[in-house]
Amino acid sequence: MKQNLGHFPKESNVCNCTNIRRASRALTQFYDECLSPSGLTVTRMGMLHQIMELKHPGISELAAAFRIDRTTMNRNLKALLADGLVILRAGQDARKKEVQLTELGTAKLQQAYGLWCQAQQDLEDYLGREELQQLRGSLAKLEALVP
Amino acid sequence: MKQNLGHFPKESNVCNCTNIRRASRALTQFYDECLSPSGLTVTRMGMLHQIMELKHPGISELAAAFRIDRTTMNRNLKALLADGLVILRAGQDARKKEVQLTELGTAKLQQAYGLWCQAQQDLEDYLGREELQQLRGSLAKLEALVP
DNA sequence: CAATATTAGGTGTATATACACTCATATTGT
DNA sequence: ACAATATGAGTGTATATACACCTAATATTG
Repeated sequence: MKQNLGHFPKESNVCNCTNIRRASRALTQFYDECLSPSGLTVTRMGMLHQIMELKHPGISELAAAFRIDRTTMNRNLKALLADGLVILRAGQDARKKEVQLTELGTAKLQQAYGLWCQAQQDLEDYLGREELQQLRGSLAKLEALVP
Repeated sequence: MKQNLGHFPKESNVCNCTNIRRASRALTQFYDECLSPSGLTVTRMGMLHQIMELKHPGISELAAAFRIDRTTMNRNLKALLADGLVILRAGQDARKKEVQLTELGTAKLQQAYGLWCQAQQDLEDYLGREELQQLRGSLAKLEALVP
């Protein structure tokens, strides 16, 4: 029975999950490359941007915005803390730690923003406006697969 | 100048890279959940599948198939080795280590295959055949962004 | 108001990923 | 034939990610 596997698909690119993971790695590398003059990666810039938008989010609140685990956000924040891009302040609720941008974090975000805009534009030029919109719609549906 | 950031986009879901990363996490969780009765994750099943297809690939060859770094594949293989799903054999070229499925690895792959088929079908039902094909096309283009 | 449940956060451990560097073994050019 | 270069693999370090388990503070409720 060991070699009775002839019904497995022959091509390697059939798994939708493998494909999106591969594309995700590629796009991450593309964006990181575009942002590299700022010293930020796309995950770090994304975190800084969310912190700015949400004003003084708690760690869990910030994690929810990215749909990542709370403990992942906790650890990702440590690098931003170490680099002086954010600070943590105790909220009125003594359990909560509010995340805030420092001046340096704000400056870095601003610096990265222009590069990010170009990356977004480059991607739109590459895929075409139509196809990019379609892709974004499909990605949103995939996100909804998890509660 | 510190607060001169009013031109930043207000919504959080504008970054295409953040979006694909989020979707990739979600789909990975979906597939892993589907495959969980087999004890394999989608990355592990993917590796086993590729090892089967490529016959006796070297580590770098296997990594190239996933477009991941060679050293990443090296480390991911260690878990499969530890679980007895694969073995490494020296090739004729003494530098090369050929990866082979064990009987246990083959059996696990076979067990996971049915669950994976169902996941693929569920996703197609969820997105629709048309949209899934479009998505796969776009993902392939994104992969091509890196050399 | 005391007991309990919920919420916010932190740590240990594990997987997935990449880069810089190293080592050993081919292959090749002169 | 031998030096220079290619190639295949391994390690150290770092980021990104999640789950199980823990602590502390607040909220709820009998």
